[in-house]
Amino acid sequence: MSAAPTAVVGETVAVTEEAERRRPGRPREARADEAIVAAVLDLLNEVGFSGLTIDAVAHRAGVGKATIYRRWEGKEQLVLDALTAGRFEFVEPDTGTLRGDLLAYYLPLTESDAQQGAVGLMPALAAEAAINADLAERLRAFVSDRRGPVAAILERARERGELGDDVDLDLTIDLLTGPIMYRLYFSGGPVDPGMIRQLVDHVLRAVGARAT
Amino acid sequence: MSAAPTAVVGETVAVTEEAERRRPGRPREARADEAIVAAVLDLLNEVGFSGLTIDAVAHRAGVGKATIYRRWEGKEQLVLDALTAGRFEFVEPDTGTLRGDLLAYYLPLTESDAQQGAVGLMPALAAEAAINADLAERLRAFVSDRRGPVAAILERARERGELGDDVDLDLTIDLLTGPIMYRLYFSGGPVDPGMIRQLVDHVLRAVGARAT
Amino acid sequence: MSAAPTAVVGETVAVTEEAERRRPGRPREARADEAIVAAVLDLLNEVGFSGLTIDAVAHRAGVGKATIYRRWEGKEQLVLDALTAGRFEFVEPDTGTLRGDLLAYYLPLTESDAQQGAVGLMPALAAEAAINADLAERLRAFVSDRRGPVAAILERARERGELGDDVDLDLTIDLLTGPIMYRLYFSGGPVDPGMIRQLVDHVLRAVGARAT
Amino acid sequence: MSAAPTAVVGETVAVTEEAERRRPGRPREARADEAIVAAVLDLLNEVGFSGLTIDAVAHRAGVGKATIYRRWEGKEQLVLDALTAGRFEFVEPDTGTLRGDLLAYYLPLTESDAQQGAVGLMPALAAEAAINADLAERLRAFVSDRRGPVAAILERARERGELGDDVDLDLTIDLLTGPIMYRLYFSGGPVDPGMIRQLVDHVLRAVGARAT
DNA sequence: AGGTAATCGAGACGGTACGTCTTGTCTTAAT
DNA sequence: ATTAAGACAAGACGTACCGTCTCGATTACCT
Repeated sequence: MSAAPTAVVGETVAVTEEAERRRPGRPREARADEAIVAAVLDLLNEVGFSGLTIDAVAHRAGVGKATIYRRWEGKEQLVLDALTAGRFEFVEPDTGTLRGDLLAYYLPLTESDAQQGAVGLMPALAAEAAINADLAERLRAFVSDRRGPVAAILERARERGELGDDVDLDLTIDLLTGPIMYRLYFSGGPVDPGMIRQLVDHVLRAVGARAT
Repeated sequence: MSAAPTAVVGETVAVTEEAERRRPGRPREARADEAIVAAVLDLLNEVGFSGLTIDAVAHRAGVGKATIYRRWEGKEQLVLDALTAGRFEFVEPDTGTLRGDLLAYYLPLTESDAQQGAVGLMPALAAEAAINADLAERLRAFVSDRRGPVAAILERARERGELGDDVDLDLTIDLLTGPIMYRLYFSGGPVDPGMIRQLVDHVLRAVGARAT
Repeated sequence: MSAAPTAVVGETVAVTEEAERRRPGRPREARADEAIVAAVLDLLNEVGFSGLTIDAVAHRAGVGKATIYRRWEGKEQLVLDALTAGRFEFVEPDTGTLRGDLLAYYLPLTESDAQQGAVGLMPALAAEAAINADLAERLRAFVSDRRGPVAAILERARERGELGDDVDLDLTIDLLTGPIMYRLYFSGGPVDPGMIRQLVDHVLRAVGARAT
Repeated sequence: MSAAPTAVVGETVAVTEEAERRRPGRPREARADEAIVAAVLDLLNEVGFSGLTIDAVAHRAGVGKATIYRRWEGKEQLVLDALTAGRFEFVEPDTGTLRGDLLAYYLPLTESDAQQGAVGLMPALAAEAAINADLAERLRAFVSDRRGPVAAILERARERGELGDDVDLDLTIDLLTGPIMYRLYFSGGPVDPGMIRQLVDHVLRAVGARAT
């Protein structure tokens, strides 16, 4: 997924091979994007998603409101792009065993810091995605992005022979990620190291993983 | 969880044994509750959660805004109660086998009608719950309510000997429900009969279920 | 002309004889009118007509913007009403002679204070009146209001026999007022005691006034 | 008054005799002036003065906004110049008598076409002039321009002996023009042939004109 | 029967964010 | 240096909702 701002109406993606003919007029200020995204991330920490206003973002970024609306369609798109742009790099653990990798990947989620921001954010984005097809697609892409590391872990395991060729990797990811999100966002159930370990062990048994 | 309106501040739940001493003054109009809840459900279908306004509900229900605020604390509580009040009864299937029961319970979720309303609603409620402790608790209760039938299914299976005593029922429910919600709300992955069947089979293997 | 706020849509003037049935709902706050009008007059002095914003009026009056828009249609109507409501009482001089009365009435206009506010205001209102029939009528009424004292002066003169019955009073007023406004607003010509005296003498001669 | 665009700051009017040293760089497009002025006159008819925006003028004229701002200081100056540039030539009637000349000059004003544009325009300019000294001067010049024909009429009358040497020509013009403008812009009183005739006769008597 | 008191529908209230608009300046590449 | 195009910061616009408050009228219980 690209970190580039949402293309707005008429911004034809005519970036065809050849020339990519410069559009006439003053080009968009590249630094404005950065300033806006930085302001969004700042404000998300300070007032949360629902307390974030476009006026505040504009002021904090030293930017006119129109500059924001020229680049994004609304708060949700903006936040999603800010998150995408500012994403911390995911570690792709490599401990040598499938179980070790999965634990290394999921255990950090039990720290409250990690849960903090996401809990308020993801549901808000999902809610908006329900009535905004474009955002829905962007949200899917964002989520899909985060599936990458787990997919890599599983593929390495398959190469090592820990997983059979018949195992549905997508479903396996959902078996791991689904219960965690469900607890975080909806049921409020605990997401602690014990739960993660139990979860991983269940899933390993479900997919018939065999230690090498 | 009670379908009764949220008790508002100071409205002590002093409905203690004795007499339930009638409060002085004109009693609350019972029909207003129904009219309001009906209006909410109507409007949710028409404009969705985020498009729903208290003004519109009041007007549609032929009721003053104050009457709504006297009974509920805000949009989310109101919607949650409306959903609770208007909930269709869940069937608790009893096919004789754990696998049969689970499929009978989850397969209906693959019909688009069932997914329709929830997709926009649950994330919106979860988003609000993130900044409203009271609503969070109500949401948990609402969600927990829906876990009931599955819990009953699992307990019957345990009594039949299909499930060992050591199986964590809560985690089992999350293993089933989590991936479905995750796909519906976040990843946009398919939730169809094939996926449900695969999911149930995986979970049965994970918890070491044995057919009787 | 009434100092009452402009009637807005649907505010049927059904103040028929009988009962003047109270409209349902919370009545409009009478003090808000006063506070808003006072704020407008304050701000007109401080920033002038074109510098006046509805936000500033609302803030100064301690009132929401909607409260202003509920009562007036826009800046011009509001200012016109504020002027009307806050009008200082015109003296109706009575010196015993037509010439004395006219000088007593018009000479104060040469003081710069008197010219201050009007110069920016009247043309702005006239400009808006050109594209707003409702405002045009209100402006005419406002202007007509100010013709009153001169009309009274002329009528007294006629009773005394200083003016013939055939004199067109309206045109006479215009002969006096027109040149003054023309200089103030358009030509920038001087409006000083000498000019006023010359003007009055010319007009007296034009209408064939004879001292008694 | 010149129809040339307002000289902008620093753009010294050094177009002295001698050489008019060509300035470096691309010369200003002469046709732009015409296109802009034409666009302004078009738009004034379509949306009126207050509805006219610089963006619209630029787009209609096929010109960049900067090109307008390089030549004029703002909306009012631009409009004033557009009017000046497009002014129809005033006839300077010469009927042989003062009364005949004045009627010939003023009677055309009673046609609604003549009143159309000016009614919305002049007050708007006057309003702006109240807070813009430069525009005020330009407005005075514009108005003064229109006084020219009347001044010429009066001077010819004086040469013929119809007017005494002691008559204040400026005040006489104001006595004629003032009441007309006052009615057009503020009081909304009638400006028809009867009114004009009455006005002229009154003024002639006021200044003691004698037929030759 | 009269008094007391909380309710009712209606809608105005102060606040605040929205997304649009206009202004006058600035920045491109091209002329 | 000027051009057309259009992005820029600033900030007012008028609308929409929020949750509260204020009306007169209503509806019950309690003297």
